[in-house]
Amino acid sequence: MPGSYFADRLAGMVVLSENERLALERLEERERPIRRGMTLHREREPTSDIYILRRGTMMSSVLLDDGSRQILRFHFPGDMLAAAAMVYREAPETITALSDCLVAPFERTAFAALFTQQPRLAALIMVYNQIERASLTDRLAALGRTSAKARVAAILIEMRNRMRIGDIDGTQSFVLGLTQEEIGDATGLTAVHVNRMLRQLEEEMLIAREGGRVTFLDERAMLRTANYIDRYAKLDLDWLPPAG
Amino acid sequence: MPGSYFADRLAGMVVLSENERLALERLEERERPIRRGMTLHREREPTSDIYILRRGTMMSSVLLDDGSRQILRFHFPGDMLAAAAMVYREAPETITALSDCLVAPFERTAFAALFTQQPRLAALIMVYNQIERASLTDRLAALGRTSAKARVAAILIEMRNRMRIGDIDGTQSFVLGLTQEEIGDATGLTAVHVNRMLRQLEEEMLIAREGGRVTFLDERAMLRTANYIDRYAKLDLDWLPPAG
DNA sequence: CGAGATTTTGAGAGCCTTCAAAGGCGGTGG
DNA sequence: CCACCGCCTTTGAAGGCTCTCAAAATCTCG
Repeated sequence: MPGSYFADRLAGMVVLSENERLALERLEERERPIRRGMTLHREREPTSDIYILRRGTMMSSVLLDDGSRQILRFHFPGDMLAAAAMVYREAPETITALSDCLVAPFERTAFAALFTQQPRLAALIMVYNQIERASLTDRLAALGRTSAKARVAAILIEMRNRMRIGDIDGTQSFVLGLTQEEIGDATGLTAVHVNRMLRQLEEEMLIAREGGRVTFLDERAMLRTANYIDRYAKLDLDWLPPAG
Repeated sequence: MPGSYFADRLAGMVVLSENERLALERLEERERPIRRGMTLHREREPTSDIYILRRGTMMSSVLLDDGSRQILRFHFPGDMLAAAAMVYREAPETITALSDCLVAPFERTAFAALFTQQPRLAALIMVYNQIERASLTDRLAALGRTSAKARVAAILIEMRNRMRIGDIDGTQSFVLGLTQEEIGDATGLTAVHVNRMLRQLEEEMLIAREGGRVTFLDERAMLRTANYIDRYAKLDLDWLPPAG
């Protein structure tokens, strides 16, 4: 499989040089399929590779002592997975496939080469990390300070926005691909209450549902109830070093 | 003020070369005092510099539409502040001094130089970001899935651990330096309920309080109720490029 | 078509919030 | 040095948001 999904992602931020693109393609030389429901690795297991997600959706989560689960984030094509392997001997989170997926694994030593040979790419990866960090803090604020309805609405918006990257046909309808239990584990709610919140959003005519498909009927109202901020907007990358 | 507080922080992870230390010292050439209660910058204001905290404690927070506040994290000497300025045109969070502080501001273009001239330092900064990310996900799981008592205990542990860096005299007593309102904004609780949880921890003989001073009476039990994980442990940095 | 997973719905309980007010502490100005 | 003031802490009572438990209905997949 030629090309680099991660390069396509970074290309949304800056124009990549040919050398940079080649360096990124080397990261994605190998490829590995992951079936739906399978895990890339489990919490506390020894870390190994870092991955670029090429197809499908995945999630990372942690298990707490009482058996409850917190979903930390969802992953989409072009995302870097298990970046914590560059730091920790044991994985801090479990990564699971929500659909049949394709990932490109590479060794973390590949990073060392990137840092010495392609400084701008290294900087771009740091930029990418900062965006991810901002998303995490948004989720943190949502869990700490917003209602159940707002959190469920926020998940719906996030999934919609991230799934339609590439599709500019601002369709308001999409297949969620999450069980209500999973929405609950992402929002800190029970599946039962997620169900009630979805129903409420439906009764208020903010969304419509049929099967696993969700349609936004009133996007403005959804954004308002979810307190949503687009962290992929208003970037400012003038300071980056020159391309290598 | 010679020296680099950030270098001291990174030195906890690897042995820095002389050149690396000098490069980091250049980041901290300037110095600026911040009085208690003052802000470094506010949410949505244009970003400017990035900072290294040299003395005091600060916090970053966001305000929600309904006026409630979520504290995202606390900052201690050696921490890098406002790193989001390397990405965003507008600050995603407000940074406020909890005590009288000293910060060292530098321009984000300084990063470009670091990436091209000191690749290993750039990699170390990324390592530092990953550790911060892991802490954030721990907080996320705590807010989503743990009880009020566990969250309050977790904050106490975090503050104690981060304040005693450098002091190896495993003292179990420390000055918290937070109001119960602030603990509430960090844990997603009301100040009233924080008070009740502190009282409960006290009644169960896990902690003692006098004035602003907190003493851990049963550290084991505290760690257990808080579900605490030390994210500064079990690092694995063999892959880093050679020192410049 | 059958079995297991998922969704839906109801009833009751509990954790945490809201509202209210009193007490304590530090800091400031006279 | 003392009095006053504002902020912080503490406590009580009541209410609500979300959870737990339970069971039926629906869907998905083999």
